[in-house]
Amino acid sequence: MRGRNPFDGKPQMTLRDVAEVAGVSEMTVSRVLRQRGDVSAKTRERVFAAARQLGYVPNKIAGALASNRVNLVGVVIPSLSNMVFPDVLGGIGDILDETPLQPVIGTSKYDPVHEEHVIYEMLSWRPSGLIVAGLEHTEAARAMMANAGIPMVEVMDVDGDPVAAAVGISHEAAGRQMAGEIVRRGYRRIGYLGSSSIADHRAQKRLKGFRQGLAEAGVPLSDECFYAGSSGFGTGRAMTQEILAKTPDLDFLYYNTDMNAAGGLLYLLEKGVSIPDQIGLAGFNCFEVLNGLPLRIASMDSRRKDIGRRAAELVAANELTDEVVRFDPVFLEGDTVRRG
Amino acid sequence: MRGRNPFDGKPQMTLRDVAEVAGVSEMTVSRVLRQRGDVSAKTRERVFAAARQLGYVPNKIAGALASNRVNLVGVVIPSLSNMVFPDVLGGIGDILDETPLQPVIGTSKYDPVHEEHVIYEMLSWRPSGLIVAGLEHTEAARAMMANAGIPMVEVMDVDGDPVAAAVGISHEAAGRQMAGEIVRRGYRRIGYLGSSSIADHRAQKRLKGFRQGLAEAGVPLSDECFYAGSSGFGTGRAMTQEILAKTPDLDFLYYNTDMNAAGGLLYLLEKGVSIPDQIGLAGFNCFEVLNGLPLRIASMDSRRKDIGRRAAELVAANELTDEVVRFDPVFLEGDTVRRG
DNA sequence: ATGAAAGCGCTAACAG
DNA sequence: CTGTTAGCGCTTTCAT
Repeated sequence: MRGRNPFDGKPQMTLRDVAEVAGVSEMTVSRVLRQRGDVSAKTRERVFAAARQLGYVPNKIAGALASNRVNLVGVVIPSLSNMVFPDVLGGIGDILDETPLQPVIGTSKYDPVHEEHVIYEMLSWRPSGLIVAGLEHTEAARAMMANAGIPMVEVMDVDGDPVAAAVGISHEAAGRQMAGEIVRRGYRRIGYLGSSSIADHRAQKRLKGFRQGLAEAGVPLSDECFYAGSSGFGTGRAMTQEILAKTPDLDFLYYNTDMNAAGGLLYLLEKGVSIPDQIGLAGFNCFEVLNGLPLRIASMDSRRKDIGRRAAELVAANELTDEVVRFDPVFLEGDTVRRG
Repeated sequence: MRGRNPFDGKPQMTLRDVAEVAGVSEMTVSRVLRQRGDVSAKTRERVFAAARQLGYVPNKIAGALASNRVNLVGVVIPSLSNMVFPDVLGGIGDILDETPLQPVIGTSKYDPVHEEHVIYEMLSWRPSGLIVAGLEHTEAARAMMANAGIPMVEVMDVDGDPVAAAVGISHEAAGRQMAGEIVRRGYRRIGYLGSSSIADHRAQKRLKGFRQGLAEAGVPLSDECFYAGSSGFGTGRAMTQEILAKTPDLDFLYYNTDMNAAGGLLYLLEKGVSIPDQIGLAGFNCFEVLNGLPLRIASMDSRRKDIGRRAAELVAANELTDEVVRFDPVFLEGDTVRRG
């Protein structure tokens, strides 16, 4: 006899078993369990009773193969430890909860080749849709995405060339806008603190836009400081100390993310620096957990939840679209910049 | 003709298509693509070329049905926005990355009934194993878990009655140990600040153990403060203000999590309270992101990564075990308690 | 080293 | 309202 489960334990229960106990055909059991087609109340009851009694759990693999329908939506993000991604997932979940669709999460670890494998694995389960963070993928990944024949949405970024649909913000525009807000408030000796990883495409685009914005205003970017590793209070603190040691006369620090900005804020407050007069600060993302710092950090809402929701809606609509939905990031003044 | 995908677009590509292009049997293609059995180098090359040329992606649904093997491991956690769970997932991923197994994440939203549905959904895909956070589940969920016939591991908690295997810490012991550390350092007017949710079983168990530990030392718990909603700096700040308004002479505050403790710490520092002399603080979890606060919060490492790794190892071993692995939480003194 | 036949558990389609 | 038949795309088994 063939092995039925990894341990060759009891063979798995089938519709047939339920059908026998209930005294009906497999087809009738199938109809009852899926609430499809008309079944008399009496038979329905008997079937339910039999299924419950046996502890029957349907085999979705067989069902999916027969019906060619899989109620899964693949979601590929770089990581779960950076809070931005769970926020997007939250938005996706909000929408999919109203449908029979279920998200299945995969992580790329910021590695395009690994991402390609994850996408391949997901597609091999024939999901009903795929949502992938970012616009930068390997050629092979793009080819798979283009040919999958399912709704395909790239999220969080619209600066680039989507394979099909995209939902996100323009990070270049976000950087440019932030430059404008800072210059308008009279800051002129401006430093940028961010990730050295070229794999962090969105942060790189913000920096690019930020530089453009400053250039347009005729203000140079006075200094930069980069870190390898992960963002956090410690990282923000260390970078802040470093950049001010190098260039003590900076009057503004623009961080790639609120987490680092928070570390910088705490450091500067300890040093007795007057914020926002002596030095102004801004971050990115508008992390809610940080409400409760001594000062609210000036930041820009990256619309993560909205993006997740809209992407899920596109997938749930179940149409092959190449629509590009662009959200506008929202500047939050907070307490760490001079009043505008 | 039957619909082949949700849009009745191009029919899905099959092994047969690759076989035709390569001029061999389906069986040979299958063997090449799975690297199973002996195939001549020449045919292998031709098959690979054909598969690449066609952009063939195997159908895991059909493969799983035929082979009765599914390389997925279900992981059910309450939420992704609380950082403790991504940490466990990280540990799981570390181990599964060395195997053909892939984690599939589901969230219960702290709702046992929802959790039951998620477990049911997962089991219906016939995964190779299941990892579920916590020991508290509905009767139906426990029954499903007991009968699934696959490696089953409950994680993060060992205070209770596991369905099968369990990997975690004793939160009661953690609470008791913390009580000991606090009393030993001379604090006597102690307050607890935590979640009002009875669904947060692990925090409740820590509180229970904390009370026991204090009682054993003959010290009463002087006051408590509970919040609904999510933890964060704002929540910690508000609770701290509230409990000290009620009971101003407290000399120690024990928080359910570091996130809240951090909010409390910042609030007290602003008020000019002398820490750890006038008031001591402790949290739980040892969140790394918080390194970089003005003071390191006394805390207890909940061994999240170790737990994830060990749980994944049990699943990867592919044996039906009911082993209970108990990790010891580790007290971290930090800067917010008097030196021991 | 390769192929042919059978069937995994379920559902679509049709028959009654 | 219920049952029968065929077959989803792949892998197992057995044959050559």
